[in-house]
Amino acid sequence: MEHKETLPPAILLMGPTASGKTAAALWLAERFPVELVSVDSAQVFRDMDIGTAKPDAATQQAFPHHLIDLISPEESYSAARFRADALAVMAKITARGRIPLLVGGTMLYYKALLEGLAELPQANPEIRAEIDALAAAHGWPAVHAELARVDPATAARLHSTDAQRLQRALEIYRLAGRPMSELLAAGESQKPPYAFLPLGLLPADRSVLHGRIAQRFDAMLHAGLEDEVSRLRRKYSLSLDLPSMRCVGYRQVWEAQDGIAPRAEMRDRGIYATRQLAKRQITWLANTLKPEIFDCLAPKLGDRLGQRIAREFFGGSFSAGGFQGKI
RNA sequence: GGCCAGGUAGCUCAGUUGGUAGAGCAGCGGACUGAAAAUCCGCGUGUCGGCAGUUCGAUUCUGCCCCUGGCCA
Repeated sequence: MEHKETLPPAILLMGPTASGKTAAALWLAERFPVELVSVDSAQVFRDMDIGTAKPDAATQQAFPHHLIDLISPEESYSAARFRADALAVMAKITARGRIPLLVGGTMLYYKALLEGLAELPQANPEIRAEIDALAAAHGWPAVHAELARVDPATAARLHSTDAQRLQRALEIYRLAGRPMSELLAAGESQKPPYAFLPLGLLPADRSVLHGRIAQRFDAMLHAGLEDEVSRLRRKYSLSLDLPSMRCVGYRQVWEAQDGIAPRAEMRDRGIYATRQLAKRQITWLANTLKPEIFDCLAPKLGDRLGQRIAREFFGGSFSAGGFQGKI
């Protein structure tokens, strides 16, 4: 068992969408020897810039972000791939004598990084198509019934309408020949060799966050989100059920463009979807990840975060907007 | 000013042949292992516009009033 002091530091900056994570991360990046690692399931897509609130080119130039623009919007990413990518890039950053500052709002990715994932088979398009066909013919409750035959434990904890999880559980059984419940039980928690400092950004008042979400979605619309979706659809072969086009904002613009939902409702729907995302992220923070929470609207937030980081990793020598000392 | 149609949950509406009401959306809470910005689950007390009248009982019937929209002047 290694001692905490022997482990290299890593900072985790978690928060719901529109809580000011990026601004805080940039502030810290100006003052600490850190490199930014994105923890964001949407910013991995190339050419999806406006709707994912990706840092602009100048910002990326000044402060390189890792794990952004990794794949085409036609492709899928995953929590498992994130964990592998993050650990690889964290090792490089650490080897350079710098500190990984992970920042983003994809809470499952943080969990996967911190606790590891069981050894499960990768997603398989053919098997998924088979299960989709079964569901189309007989309904998801029939898939649930089938799962109950081969993996009663997993079937018991899944609702018969939870299409995504039912599909995954049955996929695992068909690929591995063993039930998901068994494979999960076999995997033990694998904590990576870092001294993690999990920090959370939350507004004291939810309504403040809602205000910021509306403001930011309007800004995205003004910045040309609709054009961005049009360009994506021209350049790539996309559909509404791809992970990239299920992202908040992109989905609502697409639905308006194709008349699936009234254009007049597009803005509201985008804002609602963003709020609901924020709510899910907050639930993760409160119930699972439990970082040290900082009010994202508090005065001198940067100083507070800086002091906390300095106390943890630099012997408490952060003050007046700068830090002294070495790692 | 007259006629008609409405005024029911934050919004859009349904409904009650008289026994004080329910959907969608929003909101709130929760779950979460290779799609997670995903997927799914749970939560519905609101002077049924106001005041009277009829009635054992009115959101429902009647009258008057107020408000909104449309048509006619």
